[in-house]
Formats: sequence, structure tokens, C-alpha cells
Amino acid sequence: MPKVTLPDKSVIEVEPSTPAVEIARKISRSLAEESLAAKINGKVSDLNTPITADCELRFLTFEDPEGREVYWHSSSHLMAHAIQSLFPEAKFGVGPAIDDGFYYDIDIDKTLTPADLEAIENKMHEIGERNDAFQRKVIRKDDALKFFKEKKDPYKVEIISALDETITFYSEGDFTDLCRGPHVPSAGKLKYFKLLGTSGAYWRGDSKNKMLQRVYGVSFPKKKMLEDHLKMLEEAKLRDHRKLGRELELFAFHDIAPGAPFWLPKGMIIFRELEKFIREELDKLNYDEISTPMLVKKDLWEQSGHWGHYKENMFILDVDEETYSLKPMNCPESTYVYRHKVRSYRDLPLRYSEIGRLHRNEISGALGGMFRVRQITMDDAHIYCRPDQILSEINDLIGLIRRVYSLFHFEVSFKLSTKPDNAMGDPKLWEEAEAALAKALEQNGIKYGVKEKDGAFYGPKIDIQIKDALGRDWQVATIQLDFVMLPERFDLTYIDVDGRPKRPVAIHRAVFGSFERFVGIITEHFAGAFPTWLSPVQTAVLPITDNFNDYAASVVDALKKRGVRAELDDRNEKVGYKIREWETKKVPYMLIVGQKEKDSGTVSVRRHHEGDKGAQKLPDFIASVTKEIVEKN
RNA sequence: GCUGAAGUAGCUCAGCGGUAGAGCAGCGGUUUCGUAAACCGCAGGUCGUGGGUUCAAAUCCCACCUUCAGCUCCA
Repeated sequence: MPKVTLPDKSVIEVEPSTPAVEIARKISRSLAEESLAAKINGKVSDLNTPITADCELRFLTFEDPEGREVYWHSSSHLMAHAIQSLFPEAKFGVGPAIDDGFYYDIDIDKTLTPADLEAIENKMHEIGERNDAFQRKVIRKDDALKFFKEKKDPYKVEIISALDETITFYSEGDFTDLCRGPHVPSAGKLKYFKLLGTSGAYWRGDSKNKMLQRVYGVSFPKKKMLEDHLKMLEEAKLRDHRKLGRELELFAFHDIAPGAPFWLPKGMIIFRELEKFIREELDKLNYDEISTPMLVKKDLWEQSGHWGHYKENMFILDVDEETYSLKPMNCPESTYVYRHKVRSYRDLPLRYSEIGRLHRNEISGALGGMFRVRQITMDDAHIYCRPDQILSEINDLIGLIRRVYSLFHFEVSFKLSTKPDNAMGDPKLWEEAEAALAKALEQNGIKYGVKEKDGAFYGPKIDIQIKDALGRDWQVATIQLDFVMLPERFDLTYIDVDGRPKRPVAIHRAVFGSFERFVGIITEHFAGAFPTWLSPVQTAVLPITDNFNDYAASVVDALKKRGVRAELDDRNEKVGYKIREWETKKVPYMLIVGQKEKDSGTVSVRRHHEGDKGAQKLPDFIASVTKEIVEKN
């Protein structure tokens, strides 16, 4: 009898060919109820897969990423089923689960409208209520081809023709689809869903192929989860940095400069605070700041290799019979600073930081608010070090990145990308470097993911992701080792102890990535209510009537003297009106002053979003707000 | 770049062949007020740009510009 090992290491014996789901039932009814699929010896399988031999078994629920994937994949089948019954002429492309839902690509003559989506959604409920089982069937290739040829579905025929492996169909009611699976046991498991929209997508992602309509949706086993998800999408819309940027007067876009923001005075305050902060951090870590030319001859890019691989993304212009380009990255030019004089092993590491503007000609369709711009300001740096210094440099960088991001209350995660197949450079150096990166992560107690073979051809890297207040992931910082592009192509050397020239290792790194994108991210993360140290206006002083304008002005004066960004609101308006306005501008503190405050030398403090905090002596308020600013709380 | 949608006052939007509209913001006045919108008045627009159809175009047609959603996540 097969022995089944469960995640808690307990072992149970079962009759041969017992479906996995029976084992779940034996454990508990709720487990059987919540399970979506079974992981048998590490392979995600249908819940009713018969257990025929000894195995390790784990049940997957919606809590597991793999469980969600099965759930969404099954949802996409249910959607296709609904589409087929409403539009029998529809042909189907692919319909996978994605990070936050699912889609199906369909080929149909009419353009689907929101009303159609609603009809499809209703049909899905109707079909779901029948609770038909998802049935798996292994099928011979020629039978599979015959089936879809008869169904006149050229996309499925194309997919099957290219398959060598075992071909399986899944049927659920009167809908049959080519599918590797696995699926939830029956359509009734799929309860709460919402179709979110449609878009065009080329068959196989190739613009030479026909464009299909992609229908996106999301589904959940509990009503509350769907509601929360939809609420989150709404919230994201409200927090859209393009809207907040305009309303809070941070930045603006104009047709005259596509893909480039105009930084408004208030946005520039945030920019400068971030810049000041990162410079202070880098000073502590013994970086040297440099600034290199923005307009350079193409020879530089020929030498670095960018001319061959990156030319389409560069702004190129002819000047005096020479071809120039606006720099799309800083790295090649930093080597000129390195090569300014002969370097000794004693000089290393050299840490060159550069906050400069870069120009990248992103294709027009890729532009989007601050997230994707053509003119970016990067907090870039290139560290030149000896191979034996890699570990300590990476340690410092990990520390820096964690320190910076914890300040913004972001959750940080790290991913190590290893040697790709097209790697260049000394294999031994690769090995040592990957080991150093892994060791640095481990020394810092970091659990990290590994992306096999995902490094650049010139070195392994660590990508840093952050999770914002809405649970969305952003790829921001990066730490990239480089043995080839800068050191080899620009023939960088240092004189080692033995008097011989050696190659340094270069480390490309950025913490914020680009200021534009980072400001966009934090605008949405904080929903425009920036922490006090970043707030363009830190306190607004509101006299109750113009009888107290003088006292209010003296309060503003006192704040400004202590470096607090304060504004006087002496407009002839009721205090309720002024409060409403400063609330919507998300200013952290409002100080309301009238007769009482003037007589007692106090201010009535109102905190954004929290309300009235009562009166405080002015010096006390100044002390607490300046403390908050200095500590960046 | 490709597919689709959109562009009217600073902002949000109505108007969709017949003299350009509202609310908010702005400006002037009245009011002097205690924790999220006082009242009255005024001003504000080459209807994205260029061309065409028409007696007449914000409105219909064509081209371009810009923005938005998507185009990577592969039975």
C-alpha cells in the first residue's frame, strides 16, 4: 500500500489509486473544502489524481501562489466556456493565469463591449452553478488535431502541431479545451469573479500575427476577497501619481515634451530632499561625486558596445560633421574618471556617484507618467574594486538599500541572478562573485530568490524589489557586478602589490533607480500624504480672522527660522474652509491661531487625517516638529 | 512602433451640424467667523494641430500630435 508523507512529516498508508482528495477528507473536512490542487512529489496535480505509489503530498489552497494559479487558470477556462456559448464562432488562443488574475485571448469579429463582458460574467455564474467537474483526458496527437480542425480553431491546431509531450484535454460540461492542467475539481469552486477589461494582443506576441482580443479577469473563492481586490483597484486609481502630481502641484506633463515631467516648485522640494538625503548617506560611505558630459561622441558607445545593442534607445544628433548622442547611461564615462591617473591597489575601492540626467528614447507606447519617462535622473554610482573587496562592498550596499527603504516603510525583497549562457569573462571570477553575492545576502540574514541564468553577460546581479502600501511590487534598486563591459572594454587597471597591472571589478548600482519613477512610486505609496521631512509644505498657519494675521505671521516666521517649511493662510475665509483646503493638500500640520492662542503664546495643532490635537506652546511645537523632520519619522 | 479609446476654461465634465455651457479654482466686493466648502458679482475658451465636406463644423471625413489601457507573463 502506498505510503503518503504529509508536510508535517506524518506518514499514512492508503489503498492504491486513492484520489488525493480522499486523503484531504481524512485529514479534515475544511482542508478538502479549501484545497484546489495537490502537490505530489513537487508536481502540481489535480485533486482527484490517484495515488499509486509512495509520495510526498501537500494540498494547495488559494493561500499558495500555486493554488491561486490553478484557481485562475480554471477561471479562464470557465470564461472561455461562457464565451463559447455566447459567441459560438469564437476561436481561442491561450488563456493562462497571470500574477493577479487570468486572461484568455480570443479571435472574434465583433469588438467586445463592457456590456458583453457583463453578459459573459453572468454566463459564467450560470455555468458555474451547474458545478460540472473538470475532467482530464489523455489524447493522441492526431485525435487532438482532428478535434480542433473540426472545431475550426486554427490556434489550437498550431499549438498542438508543435507539441511533443503527452497531450491532454480538459472538459467541463460541454466545453473541451486543450490544456496541460491541472484544474480545480469542478467549476462550482469558482465563485466570485469580475471581468476587468479587454485589450488587443497579437497571437504569440508577434505583431506580424493577427491581433486577438484579450479578456482580463480575476476571481476569488470568497466574496470579501473579491470586494477587497476591487477596492484596492479603486484605491490605486485614486492614488494615481499623475492625478496627485497635478493636484498637489508636484509635477506636470505637456505635449511639448512627451515623456518628460516639468518639476513644479513643490515637487522640486521632494526631489531636493531625496537628493540631499542620498548624498548624506553616500558621504558617510565614502563615495566621491562626479559629473560627466551629457553630450558625447558616438565613439564612446562603440567602445562600450552600446552602439550595437542600444542604439535604438539613444537620442542621436549630428553636430559639425560628427555624430553625438545624449548619454543614456553614465557607466562608460565614469571610466574616464577612473583612468584620470594610474590607480594603485591601495586606492581601491573607488566609489563614484553621479546624479545626472539621462536620455533614453523609449518607444512612444511605453511611456507612462513618471513611471516610464524619456529623461530620467538616476542616483547612479560605479564602484571600482579588487575582487577580494566585492563582499564588503556588497554588504555596504545591502545595508544602504535596507536603511533607505525602511525609512519609507517599504517591504524589501532581494533576488540573485546568476551566470547566463552567453556570459563573458573569467568563469572563476563568476564563481567567486556569485558566491560573494550569496554570502553577503546570507550574512545579512536575507532570504532571497534566485533567478538562474538571469544575470547580464558581464556579471551577476542582485535585483531589489519593494512592496508598496497597496501590496504592489516595484523593481527599484539594483546591484550589478561587471567584469567585462567597463573593465575589459575600457582597459581599466590598477597596480597590484606585485607591481603588475590587474583588472578591477566594476559594480553598477542605484538605490532609488530614477528620481522620477521613485517620486511616482512614493506619491502613490503615501497617497500624496508624504512624511513631514518630505512634505513640500510642512505646516500651514491659519488665523481665524484677519485680526490674528500678525500673530500668525510671527508663528510662520519662527517656524521658518528653524528651517520648517511653513505657509501663512491669511485669506479672508472661514477657518473651516481653510482647514478643508489644507487637508486636501495633505499638509501634515495645521496651526490654528485666534484670541486664545495669541494671548497664551500657543498654537492649536491639527494633524492631517487625524484632526485636532489641542493647543501647544509654540516652542514646544517647533521642538517636536523639527525633531520629527530631523529623524525623518 | 502596433491595436483600441480619448483630447472642449487651470481642474472635473456637459454639448455631438445652426451665436461655446456648468461646477470647482481665479479675480472684485460683502462678511470677521474656532477645526473638512459663507454670500453676491466679474472674468476666463485658436473646442489638441492642419486639411477637407457643407450656406454653416466643437459636432461629419482624412492626416498628424499627445494622453490612457494593453501588446512580456505562452496548451
